[in-house]
Amino acid sequence: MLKLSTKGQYGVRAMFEIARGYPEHPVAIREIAERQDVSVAYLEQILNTLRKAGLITSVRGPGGGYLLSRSPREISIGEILRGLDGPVALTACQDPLAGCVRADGCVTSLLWKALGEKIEGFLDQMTLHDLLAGKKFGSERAVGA
Amino acid sequence: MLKLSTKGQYGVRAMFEIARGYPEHPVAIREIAERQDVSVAYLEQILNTLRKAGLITSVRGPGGGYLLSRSPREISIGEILRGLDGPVALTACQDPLAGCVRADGCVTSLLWKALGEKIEGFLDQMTLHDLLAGKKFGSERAVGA
DNA sequence: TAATACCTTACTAAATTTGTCAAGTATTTT
DNA sequence: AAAATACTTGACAAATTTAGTAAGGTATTA
Repeated sequence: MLKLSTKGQYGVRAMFEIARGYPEHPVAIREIAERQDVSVAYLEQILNTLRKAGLITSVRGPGGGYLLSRSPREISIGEILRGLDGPVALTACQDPLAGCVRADGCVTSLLWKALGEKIEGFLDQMTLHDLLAGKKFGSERAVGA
Repeated sequence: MLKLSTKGQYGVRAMFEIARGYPEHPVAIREIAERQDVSVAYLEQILNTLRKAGLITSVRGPGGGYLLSRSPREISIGEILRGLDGPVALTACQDPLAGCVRADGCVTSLLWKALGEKIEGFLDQMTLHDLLAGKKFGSERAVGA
């Protein structure tokens, strides 16, 4: 239940590698591929998306690679995942695109909305800096509502 | 990102309808299907799973239907979803079944673990009673870590 | 000018989801 | 008894999504 796509997972790990070169040293795609054990072809697709989302910039030619657009403290995990997989949308009703068709289905609507916001809130507070610092993420049980 | 299966969604809504008949009145599958606009055939599959999970019991014959095994306060949304879609498993590494193969992939391991626990904590605290009562679920942003 | 490295689009195989279908079995009312 | 109601089970299949691969192109620098 509630699986995270490999694309999203690889994306975060790739950003972690790029963050290690911040602020000056471009990280080559091949280096990321080797360190994180992901194919170059798949990474190209992922990094291209992240570049279009404005999270990284690229440097071409020999010695080139990818650079973070902003400091690691200013890039959240939520941004990375949203850039690759779109916003958290637990149900069709919560999807920003489609509107909720069912009126009485809304017994659960508020529940899913609350959960979605909880998740996004968590992801938006976690940054690449936290990952680099090896932060111990609190795993205390959330106090619901 | 992070979609909830329709099976899980329908399951919660079906349980909501069954909860309305608690503790005495069995709710027929056809009634649930009409009220929640889900096919009888698909509901049969879902309710059968929930019955095997011990959340509901069935009464056969005319006037029969489904009954909650426990009171609405004692059945959490988390139990329902786990019964239908298995536990929250954001990544393969978090899956109780497979072990984590990658050692250095664990830069993100703790992050996903913390998020998964946050989600489960939320779902386990929400009960059918909360749904019946039309509880206003707190949608305050979570304070990370 | 050759090597390095990013850029883009198209395609496809595998897995998962979302159901349908058909043929039961059990229970109660008439 | 028998007919109606309603749950039970397992097989199957269409549709969608995921998870990649492949191939060719463009930009930059030593």
